[in-house]
Amino acid sequence: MLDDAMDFKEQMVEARRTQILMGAAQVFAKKGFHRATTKEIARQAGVAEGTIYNYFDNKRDLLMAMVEMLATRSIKVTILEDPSDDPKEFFSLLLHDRYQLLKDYGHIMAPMIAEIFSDPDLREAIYQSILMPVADPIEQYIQRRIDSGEFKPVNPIVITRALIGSIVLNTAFQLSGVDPRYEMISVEAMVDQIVDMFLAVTKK
Amino acid sequence: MLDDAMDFKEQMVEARRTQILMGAAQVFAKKGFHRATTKEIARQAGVAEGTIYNYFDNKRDLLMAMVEMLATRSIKVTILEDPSDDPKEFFSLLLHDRYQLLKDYGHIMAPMIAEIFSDPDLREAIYQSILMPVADPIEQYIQRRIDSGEFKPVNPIVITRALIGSIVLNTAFQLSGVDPRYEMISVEAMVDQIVDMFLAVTKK
Amino acid sequence: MLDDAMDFKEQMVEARRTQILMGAAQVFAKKGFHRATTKEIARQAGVAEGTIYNYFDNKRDLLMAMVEMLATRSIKVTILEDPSDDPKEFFSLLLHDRYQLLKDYGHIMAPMIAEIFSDPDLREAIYQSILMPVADPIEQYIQRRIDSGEFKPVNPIVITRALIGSIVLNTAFQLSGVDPRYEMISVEAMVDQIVDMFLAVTKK
Amino acid sequence: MLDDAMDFKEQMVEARRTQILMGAAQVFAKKGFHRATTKEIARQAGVAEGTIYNYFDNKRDLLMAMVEMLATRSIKVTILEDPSDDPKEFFSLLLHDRYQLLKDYGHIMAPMIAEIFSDPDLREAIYQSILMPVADPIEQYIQRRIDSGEFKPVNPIVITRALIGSIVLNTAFQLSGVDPRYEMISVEAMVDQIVDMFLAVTKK
DNA sequence: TATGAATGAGATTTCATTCAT
DNA sequence: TATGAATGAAATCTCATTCAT
Repeated sequence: MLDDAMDFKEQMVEARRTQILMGAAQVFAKKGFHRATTKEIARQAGVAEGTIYNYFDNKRDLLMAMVEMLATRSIKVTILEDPSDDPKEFFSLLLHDRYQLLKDYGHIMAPMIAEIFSDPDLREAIYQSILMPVADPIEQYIQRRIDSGEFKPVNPIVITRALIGSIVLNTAFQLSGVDPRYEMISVEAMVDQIVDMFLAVTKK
Repeated sequence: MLDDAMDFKEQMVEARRTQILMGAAQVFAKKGFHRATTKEIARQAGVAEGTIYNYFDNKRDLLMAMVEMLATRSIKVTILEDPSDDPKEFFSLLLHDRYQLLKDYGHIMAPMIAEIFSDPDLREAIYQSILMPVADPIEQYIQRRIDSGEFKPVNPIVITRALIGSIVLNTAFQLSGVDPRYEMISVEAMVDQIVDMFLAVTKK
Repeated sequence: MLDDAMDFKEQMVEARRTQILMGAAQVFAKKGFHRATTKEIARQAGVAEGTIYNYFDNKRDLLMAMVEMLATRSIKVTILEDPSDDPKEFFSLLLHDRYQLLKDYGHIMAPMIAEIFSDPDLREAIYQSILMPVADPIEQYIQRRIDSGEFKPVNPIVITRALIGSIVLNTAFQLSGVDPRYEMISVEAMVDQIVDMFLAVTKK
Repeated sequence: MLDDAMDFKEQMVEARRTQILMGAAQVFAKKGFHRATTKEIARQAGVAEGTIYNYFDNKRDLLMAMVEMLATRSIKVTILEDPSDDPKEFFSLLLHDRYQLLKDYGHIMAPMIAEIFSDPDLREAIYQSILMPVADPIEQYIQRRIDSGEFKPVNPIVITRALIGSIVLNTAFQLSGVDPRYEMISVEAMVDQIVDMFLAVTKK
């Protein structure tokens, strides 16, 4: 078979995978993993139920594939690859980016997170593919500033998790609507407040 | 019927409810809500499957009842009712207490949290029964210090969620074993680090 | 044991049986046999669930006992024992009596009739205890008039079933409300119409 | 999709529906509605249990579908659409036809009738689909003859129900074997006897 | 004898997965 | 490769019956 044909075929396969994955994401977001049926996923994706199994081994495999997909999107954070020298700018860009990611893909991530608790393999995959790629560069950024004497000698591991936990929980409230007071808090103010906190503890 | 007999019967009912609830908690923790079967819950609780339904309307009701149970345990935080004047002591006691709660009941809370995403009623119940009773007093504590000029004019809502998000995510890593470096970090050090952060941003 | 005590005890037992039977009749009437639960029957009868089983072998036994109970009530038809010489009066009294019986006990009989189709023993019991005691005297009444030359030589068996079928179906419509036109038809008119029919075919 | 393919598919679906419906009819006839299990219905129909639910929403839906099926068969009574001018012929054909229907489908109708008492929707459906299509034309036939002076001014509603009740109860005895004397009564004689009765009351 | 909590068999229904077309 | 009907295991829940008190 010619390479061109091969490529074309591979692209078709990839396109179909994505098509199914998007359908699954929609349904998982609405129903959660367990209540989502393959029938509804197939309908949402515009394929037959059996077709799903030509591209994925089983229903759980859809979840694992979604982790990969999100990982790909998530890695594109140039903020981390070429971070600003100004810590305020760095943290601010970072938190805004994470807020945006959660806003755009939070509904996709939620059902994955839900399964974390009962699926060790998925837990590991999410940790490796999604959390570590973000946390590691932040830790290193903090460590470098500590080494250069610019930052106080904080624990980068703990502080990085605190940073992520802070933005995640605040964003969750911002988006869930469970606390009406969050309607009065702009994203800017929210991010600024968290950035200030991290600068206060880190900057000398 | 005599009051004594009444009380005795009520106690029996309560004991049996708790027995079933504990069985459910075990299985939910191991399998998650959906993969946990009533058959296994019954076996774990040491009762027949049908007996579950003499005490709970349905499987989901077990989850709701667990929220109530946790709420009761959670509310007993005297730290919040009569908080220390020393902010460092206050935050430190608070975070240790939350760490302990997550350590003791995290495996019970996890499957509840997982269902949050696809069950609005449960979400509201958890917010009202578990999160608000802790968050509100903290917010008020911070607000009072701001009013008295002791704290900087931070946003108590955002800061409180940041505090909770920080301890929750760090505790999750501490307990999950997903990141081996957490074995080197003592709980003391972890809590101190987060407390320092909050003092840095709040204290003048 | 003294006879008096014996009698008293027997009366108590009989009273309790009737109490339970009445509760069962209520619930059977509302839910049908299968959807009626022993729990609800017990509540309706004002006894505990277990008590039912001290007086009846099982749930189906309640239905059989109800047949007996209705048979007792049904037999008290003096119209049949000492029938009027005037056929018009005889048929008229008879049909009014049957209408009244169906009105009073139709809701109790309905669930029994429903089970007739799948329970041969019950079918036989109802035939022997309820239908035959009424049908036989009517057949004999007709046969006697035929023999005396007062009636035409009709088939008493067929005619008797026709008579019963006529009053039963008309009463069913009269009571069920499924056909609103029956609201305009008085019971008198209905009975008269059916009586006329039987006189027309029988009387010379 | 081509029309042919469409038609073929529709036919397959219809065939499978009928196949399941027939299985259900068999089991309902033998056990009654409630004692019939989906497992046995599936076995009788030669499909898997789950397949039933691809064609019917639930078990009760099978009963409703059977009403429809019977209604279709029942309506084909040309006797009613183009009735004979001779009342004797009309009633005779009609009763023979009803006898035949009960003989052929009585076992299917019985469990439906049993549920009538506890299922108002089913009651209404049976009335509308099965009873009214037969009763209405008969009433109109009688009314027309009354208007033309050929019949006496009887009540067509009551008389029609009497007619139906008469044939139904007699047929029930004829087919059930509960009364051995019915073995001596030919269907001809039975029908003739009932026809005579209706002619006696109606014809001038 | 009365109770009612406990039982567990059994019923209905769902749905991931297979496979013939 | 795509389809979707068929499958049947498995899950939740009900409820007649038992039995210790």
